[in-house]
Amino acid sequence: MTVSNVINGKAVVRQDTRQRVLEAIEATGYRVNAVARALAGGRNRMITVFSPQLNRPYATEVIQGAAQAAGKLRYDLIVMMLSEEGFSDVSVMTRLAAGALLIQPSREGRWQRTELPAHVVSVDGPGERRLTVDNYGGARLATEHLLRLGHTRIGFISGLESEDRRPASRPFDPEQHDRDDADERLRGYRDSMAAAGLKVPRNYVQHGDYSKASGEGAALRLLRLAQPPSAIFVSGDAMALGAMHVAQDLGMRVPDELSVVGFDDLPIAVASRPGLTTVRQPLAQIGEVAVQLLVALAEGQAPALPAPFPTELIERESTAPPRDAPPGSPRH
Amino acid sequence: MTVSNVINGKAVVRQDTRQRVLEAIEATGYRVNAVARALAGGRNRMITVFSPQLNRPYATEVIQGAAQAAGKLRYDLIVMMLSEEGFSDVSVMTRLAAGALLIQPSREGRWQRTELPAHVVSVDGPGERRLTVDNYGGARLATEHLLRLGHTRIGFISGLESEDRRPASRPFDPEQHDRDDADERLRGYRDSMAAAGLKVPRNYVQHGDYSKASGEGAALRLLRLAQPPSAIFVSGDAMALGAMHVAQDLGMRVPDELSVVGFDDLPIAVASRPGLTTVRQPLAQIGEVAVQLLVALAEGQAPALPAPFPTELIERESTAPPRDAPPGSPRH
DNA sequence: TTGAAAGCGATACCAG
DNA sequence: CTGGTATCGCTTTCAA
Repeated sequence: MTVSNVINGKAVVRQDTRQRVLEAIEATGYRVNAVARALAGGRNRMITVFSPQLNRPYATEVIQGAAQAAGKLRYDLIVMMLSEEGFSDVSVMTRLAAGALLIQPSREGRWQRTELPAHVVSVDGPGERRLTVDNYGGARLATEHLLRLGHTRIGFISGLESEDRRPASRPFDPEQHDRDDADERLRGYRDSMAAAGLKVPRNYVQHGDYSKASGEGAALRLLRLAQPPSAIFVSGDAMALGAMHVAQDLGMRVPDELSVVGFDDLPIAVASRPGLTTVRQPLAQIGEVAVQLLVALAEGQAPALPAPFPTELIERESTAPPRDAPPGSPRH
Repeated sequence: MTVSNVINGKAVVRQDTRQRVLEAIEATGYRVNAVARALAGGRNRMITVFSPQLNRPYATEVIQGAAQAAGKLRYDLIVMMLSEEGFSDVSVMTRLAAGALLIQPSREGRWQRTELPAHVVSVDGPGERRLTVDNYGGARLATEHLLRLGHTRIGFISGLESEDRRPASRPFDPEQHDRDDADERLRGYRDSMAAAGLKVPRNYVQHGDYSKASGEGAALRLLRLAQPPSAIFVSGDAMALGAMHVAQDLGMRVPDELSVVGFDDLPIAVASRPGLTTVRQPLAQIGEVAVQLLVALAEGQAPALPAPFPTELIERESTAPPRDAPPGSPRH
């Protein structure tokens, strides 16, 4: 009826009629039934985020930003956890929501085009509308910071090994995407080293899987080298924390005997002691932008995809000049 | 039609008819539309968790456990973030899901009975079906551990101040519940001290709000006392971390000059250096049990509410005998 | 402008 | 056992 029109602000309803309807709504305490609306084909003011796990700070930071933006736009944010068995009924939220935000979807979640809502934005995942970060630039920032401090023996702990890469034929493989990020960071590191005229020994690049434990393992391999690095750039804060702890367990002092730089700027980076110098990704902002994009899309606009988000070096206490630095080497 | 019956395993459908339907389903690739089902009054295999924030480890630990249990039972877990403005349309998920799990719902979310699904279980929140933890016992565990180590000057950093307490008339006030937890821990601490024949100076009990920053403030107040404690029992890991850091910033060594015990056993407790001795709450298990309860309820059973979950002392490296301990005082 | 009528895709009641 | 029919609450189309 006309009621539908006034609620959805559609056709031009006469002023007094609209008023009358509004009063009736007020009087009866009426609330639209979103489920019925969805069934009838209407879209609701909600955004679904699909994410496999919620106990990784990376995801929750993005979600927090997304929630904030959604709140401002008066959208509801609903997150659906993808069960590992892959039997989640994605269709429900797909039908209900105006758009979907994919955060680090696992490779199990084979996203069949048809299962997703009309509008999809992904963060650290697959898809045509991806939000990315300047990984290359971030890596250069970190490496050059270490270089400037006077380090020459700089190790690198990377993410997934690119040798594991799958054929590029799979268009929707999120693992693939992870590797791209990892590769970009590795490239930034190598370029910075090369620009400084430094050679990178083969075993100065180790790999982890972004977990703290893997960072410990990789750092151990680095520190046991005959010529161990005096600084390590780690492609993830959790791994960086692991590296710091391994060094400390080995009796080394951070940053005096080993400098460590991370990547991400997760909450643990501030909370750790010493505070972790790291490359900041604007995770919350990415979440916000993702939601803004989705809402614009849902409302019929055609927003442009933003450029890769810039990264920023956050200097804390885990980096210092090398002990063997020539006197007078720059402190900053 | 009969189709509905076979899908829902309802009435006794003849074997061959059922077979025929199943084949048709297979052939057409039919999938039930959960939205339509919900509109028609049917319930879906999903559980909604309502939680205001997702970037607190407490909540995500519980959710992780819940997700695991849900996966096993082939239910989908959906988490709805309550916008701070309180305008979230809770009704959608309420209509869709078979049950709801409330995790630390903020006080803004005034839970009107009618808005929630038939079955509700809450963790660290309001409601009639609450999952609780043995806070009193946990506090005794922690305090007695410190006592056994030989400490006599033991400070306590508590959660919200109980003076702020609202009149008990409000049945659904989650803040109220928080304070109950805090009170139980305080009571455990006091009882243990009393049992050891120790008096608790008035200013040995400080309050925080569970944030790291508040833990720093409280610890600072404690350490600046004329007679500072040699050990602090902190009612939350984040605050405990703050306390440790403040002590370290003051040049004190943990645990040599100050012992710290936390509460919760969040991931940061293992990740911190020194590792934080803490009272473990089985957060993930609580999430699992909550979902199992909800599913049982949804399937018509009448499961009993479990007893308060037991807590456990996890000894790591943040506790040691006091420096001034009489020689030969028990190390354990 | 307004509103009557036809779905959307299930469930549930009730005759065959 | 089966399956026709009303219903859930909304959007949409199309007359009036």
